[in-house]
Amino acid sequence: MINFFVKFKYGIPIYEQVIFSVKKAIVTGQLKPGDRFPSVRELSRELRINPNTAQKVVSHLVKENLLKIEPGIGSVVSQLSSATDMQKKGILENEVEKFVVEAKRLLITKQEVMDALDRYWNEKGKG
Amino acid sequence: MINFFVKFKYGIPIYEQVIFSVKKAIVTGQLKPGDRFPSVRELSRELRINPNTAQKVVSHLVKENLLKIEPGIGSVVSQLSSATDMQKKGILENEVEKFVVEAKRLLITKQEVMDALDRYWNEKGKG
DNA sequence: CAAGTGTACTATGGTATATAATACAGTTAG
DNA sequence: CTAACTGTATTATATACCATAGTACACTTG
Repeated sequence: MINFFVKFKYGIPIYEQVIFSVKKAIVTGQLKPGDRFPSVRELSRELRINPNTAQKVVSHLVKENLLKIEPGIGSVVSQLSSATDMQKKGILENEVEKFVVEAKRLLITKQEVMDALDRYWNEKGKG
Repeated sequence: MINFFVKFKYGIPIYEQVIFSVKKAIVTGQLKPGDRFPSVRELSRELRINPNTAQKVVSHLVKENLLKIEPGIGSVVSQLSSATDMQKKGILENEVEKFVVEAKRLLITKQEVMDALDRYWNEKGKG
């Protein structure tokens, strides 16, 4: 059984969309540390994607320390670990910059952004 | 003369990086509404990119209403226009979602994000 | 008319994405 | 031990995107 959902959009690589869905599932507590993650073949079958694409998803998630492989058995959801200062600096500068520029170009106010952020943070924050 | 700067990074399409730099220049007031925008050939020469890539930049910016073409003359920076409710909904849900998921997976706190957002908004907000 | 605009087109090379079909080593249930 | 399951690697094909090069055309300005 698959315990997360993906509604594929056109124009974004499938493997990226699946990766994001998994991250979202983990962040919201839908997938918990220690949970067994679907096998490559099961992922392929259930999401109707190529086994190689499913394998790409797993290898990326392992590289990002979100999954851990138990050889011969399968993969397991890892515990979330705090970002290093470097990583924090990265996301909090690069990502915020992109975000702010896009908002300002559409004349969206800081308050609107803060509200949206606050709302979304709590809404999906049960995990 | 080129009135904005691009430091190219590997792995991100050149035309995307240039587009973002232009947006940033507009948002920060470095490029003001009514300013003449460099011609395709000048952009190509100054940034050392292919004319076709420069043309791609211009056409994208025109499509996003950030530049306006005066046929036979050149292009001019447009006035920023407020987003429609649909556009706001788009950026404030999709973009915030991506952002929050990435932050939470690195166990970055809401306060850290809010602070970074607030800091960056004011820092680059002289325009 | 000459030189500058944006734009369109063909062509080539490199890379990324998604698919298909095998194959192999390790682990586990029966 | 065997069968069935794990992750992983390989080769191959088709498509799309990205960046480059070169040429051409209609338009406007000095």
